[in-house]
Amino acid sequence: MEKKIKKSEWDITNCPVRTVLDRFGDKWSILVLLVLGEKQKLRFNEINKEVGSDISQKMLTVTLRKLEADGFIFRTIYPEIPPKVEYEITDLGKSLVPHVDNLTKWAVSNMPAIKRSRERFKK
Amino acid sequence: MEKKIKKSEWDITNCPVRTVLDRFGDKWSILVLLVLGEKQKLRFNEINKEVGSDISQKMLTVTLRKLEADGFIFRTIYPEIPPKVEYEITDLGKSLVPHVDNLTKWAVSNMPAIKRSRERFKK
DNA sequence: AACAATAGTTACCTTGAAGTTAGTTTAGAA
DNA sequence: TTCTAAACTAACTTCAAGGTAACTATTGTT
Repeated sequence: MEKKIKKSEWDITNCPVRTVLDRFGDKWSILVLLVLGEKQKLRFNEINKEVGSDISQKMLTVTLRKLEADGFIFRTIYPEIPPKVEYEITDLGKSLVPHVDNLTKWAVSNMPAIKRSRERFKK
Repeated sequence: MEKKIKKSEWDITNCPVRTVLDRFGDKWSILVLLVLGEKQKLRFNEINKEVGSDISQKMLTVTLRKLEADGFIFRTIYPEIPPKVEYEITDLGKSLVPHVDNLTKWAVSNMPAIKRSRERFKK
């Protein structure tokens, strides 16, 4: 059953909405980005604490690597023992923060309405 | 306004960022919302076409139900045979669209930088 | 000798999101 | 009589995100 794609802009690989969500729709990326947006430099374990410490080491590593790959943060490795690594937000990362903040504000002021709607829907 | 974030406020059930992402971090919600934000009323199969038609019937149903439960869209069922159902965006849904648009604009203008960064990172 | 400290890595496992396929409903048309 | 329409629903399968726990490396400290 073939279906034709009417508008090429909706192609998944080109869709801008999708490209954002694919990066930030995961569980930890935005949280980590916001934490690094508030502080200047943070070490691995400091981020772990700031995020709320229910993130596993593994997922923090994975999340930081993805953010670094996309250019939102950068890593500075100090060749010491025990190891020391500092994470810092880039200008690109900073430019995204206000948008997330706006979305957060929207969420805060509209959550009551959403929750009411959900309750109504259950019945 | 306290800028410092205490650990207890990062509790997942209270975190506003998380409450947004839990709803829109999925594969189809935002796409469907934007489609309904552009057109006024659409039937099930019309949405299916607009989204790009690589969404399965099941996932479209699931997505529409979630959006309806949250109060972003509403359904009008016409008791006809064959069935006719119209979907329309609510004011709450409309109020979210500009934020998504802003994020989209950011994504469009920053994707080149992100892609360059990803290429560099691979090496 | 053993341990602590930091920033990981690796192997394994669980869970849930999403996809696939088939079936349901009812009236009218061929 | 069988087919077709639209908008689902149910049963089943697949796959990747995420979690857990153990392990790594190296040095200084007890």
